[in-house]
Amino acid sequence: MLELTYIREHKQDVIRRLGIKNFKAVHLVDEIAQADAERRRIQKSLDDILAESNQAAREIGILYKSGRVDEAGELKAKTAEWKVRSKELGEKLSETEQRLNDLLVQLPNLPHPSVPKGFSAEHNENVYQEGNFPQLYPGAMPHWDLIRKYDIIDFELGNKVTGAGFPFYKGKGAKLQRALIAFFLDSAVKAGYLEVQPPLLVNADSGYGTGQLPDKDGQMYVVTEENFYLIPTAEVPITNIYRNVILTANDLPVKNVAYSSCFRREAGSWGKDVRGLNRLHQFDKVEIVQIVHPERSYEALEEMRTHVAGLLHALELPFRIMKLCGGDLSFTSALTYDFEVYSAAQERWLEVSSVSNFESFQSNRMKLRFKDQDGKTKLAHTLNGSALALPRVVAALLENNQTADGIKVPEVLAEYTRFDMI
RNA sequence: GGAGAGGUGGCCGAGUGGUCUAAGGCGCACGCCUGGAGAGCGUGUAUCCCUCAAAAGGGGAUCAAGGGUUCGAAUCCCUUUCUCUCCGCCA
Repeated sequence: MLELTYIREHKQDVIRRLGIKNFKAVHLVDEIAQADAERRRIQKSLDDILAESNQAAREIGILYKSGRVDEAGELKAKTAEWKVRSKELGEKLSETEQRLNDLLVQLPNLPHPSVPKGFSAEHNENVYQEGNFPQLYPGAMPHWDLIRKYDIIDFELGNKVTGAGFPFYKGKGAKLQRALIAFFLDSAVKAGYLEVQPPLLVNADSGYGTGQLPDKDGQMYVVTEENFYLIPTAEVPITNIYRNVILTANDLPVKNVAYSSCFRREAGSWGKDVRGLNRLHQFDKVEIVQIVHPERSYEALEEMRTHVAGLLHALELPFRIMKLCGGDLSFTSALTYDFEVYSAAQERWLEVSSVSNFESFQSNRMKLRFKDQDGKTKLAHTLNGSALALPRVVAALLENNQTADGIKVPEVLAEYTRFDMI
């Protein structure tokens, strides 16, 4: 969430910049300002009363010790009123705090000044593109047919055992998955990331920390018995490692990489464009996370962008990088690059990675801070990106590399798969 | 899952209702001392909120978390949670 002091001092700026995200903030910002003022007013009264009663309690103690019981009794009688009053104020305070917080979490992050205006994906800005669209041989087919032909991914089996969107990977299909994961992890470790294996289920606090809750509640699978959430991305457990943590300036930058399965309900988004591997309820992803000094977060964003581009380049896939426009930018992000690979048989661009700078939006909610050189405690900036999500990369690899004699495995992967044709 | 013992500052650890404004130690920072280092000596060493133009100062909150008893709670009571030991189950 946004920092309250920033909203307090830059109301107009907040409203204007959220306008770029097509978010009408006028009313909300006003309500926040009111709740904030009220909260401070109540706290002042409460603190004053508590100061008085603390003073009286100390005096009573001294009176008892010196045997002046009558005087102590008189003073005690006086405290009764303060007690009632402070209880009232305490309740009002937490109520107002709760209201203020409920309002604050409704405000999206401010977009970076370079974010283009726009309402949807068509207004995203293509900032980089490489590779040629492959010329497919006459019998070429989309990946949902290829996986059947070579019997490497089985959706029917997934339907039987679980349901739609939970496929089985078999034989070379399973090995291809393993190879991609290993390649992605190794690349990140080479780039200085610490490899971490996170839990796949998290508690509600973690969901709030990274912003999945409350706004994307319906997108996560819930284990109701324990009130756990299945992670939609490794970003959630990894970033939450640092919830309520104060790092030192020397700890920065923190660079973590994690492979995990990801679980998404994708409620309401099922349709014709999501056949095969294009959209799944369970999929695999390698995620990179950085926690950096606020002054260096855009540098880190570019570094991550270069890293992800390097992976796609190594896989020899044609891809482009889109800078998201205001309307397409997520609730929590200040600046996002989407990576899209070209899937030749579908003749479509498929999003395989999203690299974002959240600035202090996540860290404010999570209380992720660091002690700077000047001795002050400040909010760190957080960033993350997929490096990469597997299913659509697999879809593109299968479609783009198909030949009459089978599917070619890119050279970098063959080291891991130990086969070069499917 | 059952039984028991616990959770105190960056760490160890004292503290069973009133200067706890949390002893003492370790660590860390700075200063003195030293040719230099160490030892020694001294000083400092959390977070959040309010007040203040700012700084200083002042006030409030925090001893796992939440609630309660009391004029007053680290200390007493309740709930939750986590850790450890033993038993059970188990990849």
